[in-house]
Amino acid sequence: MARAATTSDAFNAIAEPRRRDILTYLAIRERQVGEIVTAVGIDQPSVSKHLGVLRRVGLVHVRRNGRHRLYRTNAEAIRPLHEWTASFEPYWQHALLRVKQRAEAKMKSKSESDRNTYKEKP
Amino acid sequence: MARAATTSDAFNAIAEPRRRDILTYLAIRERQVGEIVTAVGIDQPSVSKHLGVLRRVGLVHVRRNGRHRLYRTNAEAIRPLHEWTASFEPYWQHALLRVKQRAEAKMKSKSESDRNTYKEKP
DNA sequence: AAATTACATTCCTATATAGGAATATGTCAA
DNA sequence: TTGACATATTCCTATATAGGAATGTAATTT
Repeated sequence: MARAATTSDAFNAIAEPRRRDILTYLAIRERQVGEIVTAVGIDQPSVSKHLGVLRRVGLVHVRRNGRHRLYRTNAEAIRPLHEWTASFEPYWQHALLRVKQRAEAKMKSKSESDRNTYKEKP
Repeated sequence: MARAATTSDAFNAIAEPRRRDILTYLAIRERQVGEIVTAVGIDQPSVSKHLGVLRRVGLVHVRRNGRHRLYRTNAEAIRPLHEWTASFEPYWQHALLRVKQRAEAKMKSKSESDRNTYKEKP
């Protein structure tokens, strides 16, 4: 079987770097396609196609205004991705915690006299 | 041009749902391939191939132990994804705020009887 | 050494791109 | 109406899968 469609879900849609650029650009406020073209630096048909993918998975909203179309990032649709990645947060060590653990490991193997000593780099 | 390789970066690697399942399973502690096969419910060659992709982008670590290979999620490699999604956090409404806004909207149009109702999935 | 166990890799195929080029559609302006 | 402008869509092609089947490889046991 081939890879899943980019329109199957947000995870597939954001795999493409240009689409991430577009989402970042459209997060602050809505923009018309021409602005996206100059901002992201790819040609108009490509931008329209990427916008189509993003729209189909709900990552952007569109609004018509005359002959322009105003796109805006739907930040809510990024929340599930954020929550998935956040589920791994307990497993990565913050720099401070790592230092502490290293210090504690050292305490076990040596004396306890300097229990409160923090060594930045051994 | 075709789509970027799944091994090009973590964003592409996690586009595949089974790989996300594997990452979640391997986050808590290291497991041998056989355990992953039974846990995730796909056949062994597929699991090995997914593990290969995850390893190439650094999302898992491997360790050999006899005839077993012990895989473990490298949570650090998920941090960049987390940070990218977090950059959109200012643009979505926090749950508490949403509840408050919904409650206020409801107060205007209806009664206050169900103000504390919370819907987990909209 | 042979058999077994645990994984990885190769081969094959249907499918879904993503970009470029060309064209179509829709809207405003003169 | 005609033309200009803004955006979407279609057509074409090279490429990268992901799954299934079969096979290869390394370590352990008998």
